[in-house]
Amino acid sequence: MNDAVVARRRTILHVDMDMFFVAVELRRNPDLVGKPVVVGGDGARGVVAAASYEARRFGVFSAMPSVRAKRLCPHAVFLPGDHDLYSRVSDEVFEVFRTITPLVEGLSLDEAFLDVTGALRLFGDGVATGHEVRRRVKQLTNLSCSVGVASNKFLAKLASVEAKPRATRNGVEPGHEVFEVKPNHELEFLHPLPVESLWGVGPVTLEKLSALSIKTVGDLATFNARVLVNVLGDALGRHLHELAHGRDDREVEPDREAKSIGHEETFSEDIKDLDTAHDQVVRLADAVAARCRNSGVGARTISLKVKFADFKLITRSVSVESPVSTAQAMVHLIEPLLARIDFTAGVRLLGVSARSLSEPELQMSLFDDATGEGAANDLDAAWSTTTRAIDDIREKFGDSAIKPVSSLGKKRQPGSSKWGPSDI
DNA sequence: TCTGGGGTCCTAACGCAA
DNA sequence: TCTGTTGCGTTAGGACCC
Repeated sequence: MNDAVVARRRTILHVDMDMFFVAVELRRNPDLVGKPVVVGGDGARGVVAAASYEARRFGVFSAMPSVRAKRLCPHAVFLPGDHDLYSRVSDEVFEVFRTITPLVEGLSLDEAFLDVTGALRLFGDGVATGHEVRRRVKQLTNLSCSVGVASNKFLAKLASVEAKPRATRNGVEPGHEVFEVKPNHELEFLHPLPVESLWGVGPVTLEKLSALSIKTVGDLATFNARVLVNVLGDALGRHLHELAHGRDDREVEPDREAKSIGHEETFSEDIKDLDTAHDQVVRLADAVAARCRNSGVGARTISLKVKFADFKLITRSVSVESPVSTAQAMVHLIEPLLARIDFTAGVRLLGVSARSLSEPELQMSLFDDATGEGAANDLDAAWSTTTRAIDDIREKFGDSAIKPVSSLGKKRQPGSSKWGPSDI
């Protein structure tokens, strides 16, 4: 018996909380129930993060500029958003998911995949399990969610869209609550859908597919795979072709670790000088570093993101050999990158992110983690301590710890050459 | 109309070293 | 010893997701 060829049929749920941010706000302020409520940035440059179904009836959707949302629905209640609260409630919800199965993979604060293949004997079939998830979430958190059921992640995700309530001009139409793409009926469900329903098809890819007269998932499935790879690139071309046939072998991964930690901010007025930018970078780096230390990781690569007044976006990054986890070290690494930026045309957004995360070799904080007091409150002091911190790193680990990698050279592992070990 | 903030993944160019 | 090939890491940018 060749067990490698026996494909295990899985039952995957995709659970999506209904208007999550808004629902959390309604839970703490029930007076708002039934009213148009919009959560998101309030300023001239803010956008909508979430809108209640009542607000959606007026054409308000997430990612829409708040200014426009206010024009469309002036009587809506606008709330600034409380990310810490949403994050805590999300933890509550995920705890409920884990009472169903340990195989829970979060996609964002408000949605997750659950591999319930092993839980079916307990709850019945996938649909029954989906209803049980909804019941427990409602009972334990007083929030509602929609559930997609299918044999793989991507179909489950599409199914949950079908399960969701919809906002129409006449009010909110309830959804299916739980919607299943039945085994052996995957292609019937999939092929009539517009191709932009597929994960990975955004505006740019849609444009390319349209040029090939590909409009539906069915069109994509019958299209020549090699041509698709030529047009879309290897990874995306193959991936979409597989999805169009309903194939998706990706496992539900419960313990995915973050690959990067970042903070960015759009300023209410464009920044036009290096000093101001530097102050903001210290503040952003302080936030990133605090989160890194809370997660017990350091970063080998620090990136600076700059969006100019004309929306042109650039990134600059630098890598070091020893992971860093302090604002001081991060700012020190960003400083030369910052010096390369031309601020005269105005900078709209700055971002700092930490990548190539691993256990830090050095835990050194000159700011108070407990209170969060740090660079933002005393930039001059922070800056002088930054320099001292770098000197400390140099003393403990040598110059190589803070040199850019490009000057370190790359070492190939012995024996990794195509021809085998180099000493043969 | 006027475009946030948090991420992931992919691609390509380039330099270095075996 | 020199040179071309190859693999890999870094850097930058782009597309996409919620």
